[in-house]
Amino acid sequence: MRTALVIGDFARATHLSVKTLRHYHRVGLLEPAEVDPHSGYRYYRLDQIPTAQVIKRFRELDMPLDRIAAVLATPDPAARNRLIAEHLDRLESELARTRDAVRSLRDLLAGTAAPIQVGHRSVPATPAAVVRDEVTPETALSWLRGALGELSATLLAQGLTAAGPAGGLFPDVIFTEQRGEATVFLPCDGPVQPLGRVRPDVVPAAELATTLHLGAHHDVDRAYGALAEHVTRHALAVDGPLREYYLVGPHETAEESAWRTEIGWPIFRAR
Amino acid sequence: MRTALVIGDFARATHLSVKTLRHYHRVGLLEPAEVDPHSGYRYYRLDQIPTAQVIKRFRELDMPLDRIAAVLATPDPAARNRLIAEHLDRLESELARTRDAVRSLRDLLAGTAAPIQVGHRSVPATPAAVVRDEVTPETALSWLRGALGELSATLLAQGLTAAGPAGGLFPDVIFTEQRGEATVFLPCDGPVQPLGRVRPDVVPAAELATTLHLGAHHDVDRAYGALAEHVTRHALAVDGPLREYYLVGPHETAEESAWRTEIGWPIFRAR
DNA sequence: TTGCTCCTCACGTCACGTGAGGTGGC
DNA sequence: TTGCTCCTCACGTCACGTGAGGTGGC
Repeated sequence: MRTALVIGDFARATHLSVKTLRHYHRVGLLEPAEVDPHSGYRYYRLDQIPTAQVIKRFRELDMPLDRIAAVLATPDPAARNRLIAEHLDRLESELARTRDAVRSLRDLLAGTAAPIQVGHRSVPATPAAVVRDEVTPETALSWLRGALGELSATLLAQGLTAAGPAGGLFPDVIFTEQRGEATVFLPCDGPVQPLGRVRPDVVPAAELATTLHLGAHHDVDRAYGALAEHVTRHALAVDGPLREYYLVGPHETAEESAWRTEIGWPIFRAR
Repeated sequence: MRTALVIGDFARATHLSVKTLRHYHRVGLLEPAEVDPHSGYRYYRLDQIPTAQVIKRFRELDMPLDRIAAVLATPDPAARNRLIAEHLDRLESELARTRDAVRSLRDLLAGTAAPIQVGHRSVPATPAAVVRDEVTPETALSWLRGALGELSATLLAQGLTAAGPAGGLFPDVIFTEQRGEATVFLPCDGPVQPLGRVRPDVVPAAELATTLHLGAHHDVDRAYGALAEHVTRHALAVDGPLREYYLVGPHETAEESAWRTEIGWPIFRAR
C-alpha cells in the first residue's frame, strides 16, 4: 500500500494530466489499481507507469483511445505488432497526403498550375464488367484500386479482353453527402460471368464535358472546378453521375505522377 | 444570375460537402455571394471556386478555420506568406515529433532502452539569474530555449560568468493541471541587474533523487517515471518543484541527440 | 403535381479542458 | 484545524456529421 500513488503523484510520474487520467478511467483505458469506495480516490500502482507511458506514446501518434485499448488487450505479440504496424502505415499515408497537399497548395497560390482545357465528347453505351459499392470520399481511392484490380483479374481469368480504358461513375450524392454508391467498370469484348463483386452491365451513353487530369488523384478537384465553371458558364448542366476514365491508372502503374485521368461532366446533348 | 450555383452544385464543383459549406457560412469563413432572404437558399458565384479550393488545401494541412480566415483576410502577399510559412513550420515540427514518438515507442515496446540509474545529490542554495513565466507542457520547450538564450546573453552583456549549469524548476501543477509557473535559472558569480525578463534570485537548496537523461527532451517522461518509482518505493517523497539541470542543452547545441539533462526529484534530507 | 433539393435546429462525436461546488486526507 | 488534494457534474471546444421535420423551386 505504501507504493500506491494518488492521481496527482501518478500524473507527475507519467506526465499525463489529472483530467486526462480521469478521462482514461471513465472510458476504461487505464483503470486505477484501486478506488476507495467511500471517497472515490483513485490509487495507482508503480507498475502501471510503463503502461501509462505506452499509452502516452500512442496518443502522441494520434492513435484513437479505443484502438489503444485494443492494442493493450491483445496479448499475442504478433497480432499486437500487426495492429501497431497498421497504425504506422496509416500515419505514413497521412504524411504522404500532407506532402501532396503542401505541393498542391504551393501550385494553387503561385498560380503556376497549367490552365485546364475543357473539351466535349460523346460516349456510346458500353457493355462492361462492373463493381458497385457504397463509398466515401476518403475510402474512394483505395476502393478504386482494389476494384480495378479485381476487374482486370476477373477478365483475365475468363479469357476476356478489355475493350477500352476502365472508368468510374460517381453520383452527386458522394460529394454533397460524403457517401454514395460508386461504380467502376472495365469495358470488355464479351459477357463476363458474375464472380466476387464483379457483375456484367452496360455503362450508359453520355454527352460529356471532359478534361484530362495528369498525376495523382488527390488534386482532381481543380479539374472538377474547371468543368463546373465551364458547364455553368455555358448553361450546359444536366443531371447524371460524374465520370472518370483511367487512361493510365493504379492498375497500370504505382507511380502516381504517371497517371492520366479523363474527367467527364454530363451535359446536354450537343446536337 | 445564370452563373450562380446552389449549394449542391458548389459542393460538386469544389468537393466540399454541403454540411461543410453550411458550416463555413455559419462561422463566416466562406460566405455565399447571395442568400435568398425568403427561402434561405445559398447562391455561390463561379469565382468563389478557387477560394474554396484554397480553403480545402489548408484544411488538408489541418489549419484551423480561424487561421484560414486570417490568411484569406490578409491582402499583403508578404504577410500572407509569413502566416502560411508559420503553419508549415508548425506542421514540420509536428512531423519531427511524430518521428520521435515512433522511435520512442519502438524502444519502449522492444524493451531495448537502457535501465535508468537513480542517484542522490545535495545542492546548496545558489545565487542565479532567473526567468519566471506561466507555461504549459506544449510551450515549455520553446519557452525554455528562449529563456536560456536570454539568460546567457544578459550575463554576457553584464560581464558576469556562469557559475554552473543552467537549470529549471517545475512545480507539480504544470503536470497535474497542464500549466503553471516555471523558472529557468543560470547560476552566476555576481548579482545580475534586472533586464528584460531576467531577475536576480536565489535558487533554494534541495535534496534530490537524480538521473541523467541523454538526448532530446521529448521522452524525459521515462526518466520521470523511474524517479517517481524510486522515490515512492523508498518512501522518500517530499513536496517541492521538480528540477532539471541542462548539462548540455539547447543553448549549447541544436543537435538534440547531444543533450544531457539531469532530472532531480525532491526527497527527504538524507542525513 | 411530384419529388428532389434546400432549409433550420438540436444533438452527437472525439479527447479531453474548464470551472463550479463540495468533500476527504494528512 | 487549515489548506491542499481529491471528487463529481455540467458544460465548452473544434470541425464538422447525423437526423428529424419542414419548406421551396423547377
